[in-house]
Amino acid sequence: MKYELDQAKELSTQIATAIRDSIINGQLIVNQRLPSESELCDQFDVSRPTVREALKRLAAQNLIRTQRGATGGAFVNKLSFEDAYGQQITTSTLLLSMNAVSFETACEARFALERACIPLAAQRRTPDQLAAMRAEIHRQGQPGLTDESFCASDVAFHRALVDSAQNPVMSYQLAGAVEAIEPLMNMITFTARKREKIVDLHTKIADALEAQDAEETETALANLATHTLELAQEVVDNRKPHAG
Amino acid sequence: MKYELDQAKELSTQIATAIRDSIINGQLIVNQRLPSESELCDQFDVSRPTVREALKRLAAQNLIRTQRGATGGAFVNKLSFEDAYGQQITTSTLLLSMNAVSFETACEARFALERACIPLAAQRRTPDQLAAMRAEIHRQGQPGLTDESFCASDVAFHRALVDSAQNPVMSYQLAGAVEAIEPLMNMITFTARKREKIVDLHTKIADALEAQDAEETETALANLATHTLELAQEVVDNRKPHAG
DNA sequence: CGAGATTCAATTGTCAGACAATTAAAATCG
DNA sequence: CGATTTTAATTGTCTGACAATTGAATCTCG
Repeated sequence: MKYELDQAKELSTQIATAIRDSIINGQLIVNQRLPSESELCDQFDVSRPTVREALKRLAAQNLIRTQRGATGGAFVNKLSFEDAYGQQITTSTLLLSMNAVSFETACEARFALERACIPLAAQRRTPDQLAAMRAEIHRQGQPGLTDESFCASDVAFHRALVDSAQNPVMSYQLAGAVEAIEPLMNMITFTARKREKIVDLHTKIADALEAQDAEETETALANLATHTLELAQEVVDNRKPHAG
Repeated sequence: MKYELDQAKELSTQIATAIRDSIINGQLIVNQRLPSESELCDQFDVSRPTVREALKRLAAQNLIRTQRGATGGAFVNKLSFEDAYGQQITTSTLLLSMNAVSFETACEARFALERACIPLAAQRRTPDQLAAMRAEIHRQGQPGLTDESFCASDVAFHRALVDSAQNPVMSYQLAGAVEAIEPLMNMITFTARKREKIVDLHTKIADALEAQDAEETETALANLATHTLELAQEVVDNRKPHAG
């Protein structure tokens, strides 16, 4: 294989880009072994640390995996849905926190996208997913649950809802939207009354989904969205009580 | 700052994880300068190449940027929406190609998620975005356009549609869904008649959006989804003509 | 005193060579 | 033939060095 490098950037960046392009355009296929580090040094005419920095960049994106030993080396990694979920969640979380995205904006996106799953979910939801949702609902009703655990359970509930559509691509795309909002939700204090209300709305969603009633499910989800925004509004109001 | 490292993995991985955690949990804030490589060597008790490999991992995820010179160093990067778009698209594209996701699955996810934008888009679409959509529609009607350019224009049209919702988080989440399908769409041959049909459907979407008629927009989008799946089915049928 | 030119120091980028750790295959021995 | 040992290939890490870059300090001269 022959490589043409760009210019004006760091060598390790150029090398990483060249290899990444080879993976994307199919010159390097899944599980294929890359040349050894020494061979890459010769091909690109750079030193081993430079090659290694390039490989680490690719490893950070789960594009390659490395293995030591006689038959070791760097191999093109098959990007699993699970890996992709993780990257998606990390990126989304950082994006929200670093850009000070408002709760309203994130919440609006999340519920809008989640609504997209409902027609498919109503058609395809399995007993397993319904059971998972019921379990989380039950958990959310337990007294003594910390706010953090309550939020985590909320995420799990919505994760099950999304997965009910039985479309892994959709689950992947929504992973970030569903999970990245958790840090923002954690700012809300969930009193017993508030939890009761949410559990009620969750139950309505699960019931409608079990009945395979898409329209009713969308309605219940919309109610939950409205309620969630109201809770967030309370937090904002309590933060600046001198607004009047 | 004190660091506690995990165990059993590569040092550069542990260091990258430790620094990433510091960024995520807010110990390191945007634009803050990390310790110099030498200082990191001392803190983690490793050599400079190891530290550098760790930093390259973080740079690959746009978590840090580096600058040479006297006041240079590594700085916590503010993850921009644009950077996040790019990562999202790359990951989605690789995920689809490496896992041999079917056109049906990807298409279903894309149109379902896109539908989620419609209510907001109908409310908020600006003249600029309508103009962008019209421009792409016009382009798609030009004779002599290659199939690739036609697909690229199709992506641009849908991008404008998504952006009409005026929610950057939603645009980010959908970037992957909209763009990653382009390679799959490129397998379709768009005859003049097929293009005509698509242009017609695009026009209906733009018209409905201009009229701020969410219901009509959803209908038009659903028709486009159906039509797109039919086109893909033709490709599949032509590939195995001996099926009967 | 001030402005421009120069020097300097800190930092990242790169290189060379070495050794340790790991691992599978090859060679050896009972 | 089977179990063990050796070996070779490869990645992981270290040391030390030098080049390139760049802002700041210093110096020079009007």
